[in-house]
Amino acid sequence: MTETIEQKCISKGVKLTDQRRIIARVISDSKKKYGESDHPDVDELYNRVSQIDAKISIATVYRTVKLFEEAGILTKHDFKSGKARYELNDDHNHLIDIKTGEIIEFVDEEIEELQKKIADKYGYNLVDHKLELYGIKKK
Amino acid sequence: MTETIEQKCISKGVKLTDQRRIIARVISDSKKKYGESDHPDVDELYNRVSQIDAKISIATVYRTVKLFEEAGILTKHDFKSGKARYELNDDHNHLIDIKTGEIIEFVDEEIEELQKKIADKYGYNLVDHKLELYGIKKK
DNA sequence: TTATTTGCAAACGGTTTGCCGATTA
DNA sequence: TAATCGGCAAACCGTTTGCAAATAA
Repeated sequence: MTETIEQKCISKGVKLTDQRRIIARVISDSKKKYGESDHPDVDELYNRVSQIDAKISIATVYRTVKLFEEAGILTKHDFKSGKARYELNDDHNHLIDIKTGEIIEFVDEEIEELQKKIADKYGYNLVDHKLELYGIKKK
Repeated sequence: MTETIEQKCISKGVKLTDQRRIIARVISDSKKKYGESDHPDVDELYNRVSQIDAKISIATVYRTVKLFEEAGILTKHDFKSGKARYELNDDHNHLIDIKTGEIIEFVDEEIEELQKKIADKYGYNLVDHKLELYGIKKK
């Protein structure tokens, strides 16, 4: 397994508190408990965190995910739904079922390559990218 | 030139009012007046609309862009900036300069094809997609 | 000890909505 | 005329923030 969130915090100089450790654990456990394509929003994280320590406030959850995002630990997604959703920083794309909201993650080398090539063509170095496909399940 | 917004409204059964006509015109004129990569947010649209008719309220602008979006006339973008931005519905992608915020539009047949292929591979028909590249200008 | 963090509640900013008079088809 | 729309201001909702007490290093 790769570095834990706690290890990443230490190596990035992010101070650890009980609250942050709990939030980190909830995020790390998310995929195990809720399936591969779990992308909780802050409310949902707050619910899960509350079950471990009911005294943690939602403001702390907001502050923590922002902190983790800035430290490059989490990735924030907006999709088409109003609220921001978070997941561990990892380089993949999303295929979203517009009927059910189900999210499928995928990586495709060919697309990664093409993206770099396109940025290059316009005189840019690619530093980030976002690809979302919206689809309807075939019968 | 292709259909105007007004023509699209008529063919989609969207009732036309003075306010909507003005908003439509402002959007149509956007690229001409403000450059190829103009993606105004609602505030900015409201400013431009106000110069033509100061009595149009921002609520109407909100209602109208939403209406146009639902009619498939406009596309809403979120990028990384809090507020929603709009542009005429057209099938292209965005390359965003993370230093300056400049937006470059591009289309790439190869990427379009790949996207369809990927959706297909997971058993989906592609109905929409979003590709954003974030880059830094090369020296 | 000193800087940072947390919880609380209030503020914020973009967006939506209820009401009711005005306008469209 | 019937149905829809627009202006206003208030409500909404996700997110941020000021403050004072609590805590990490």
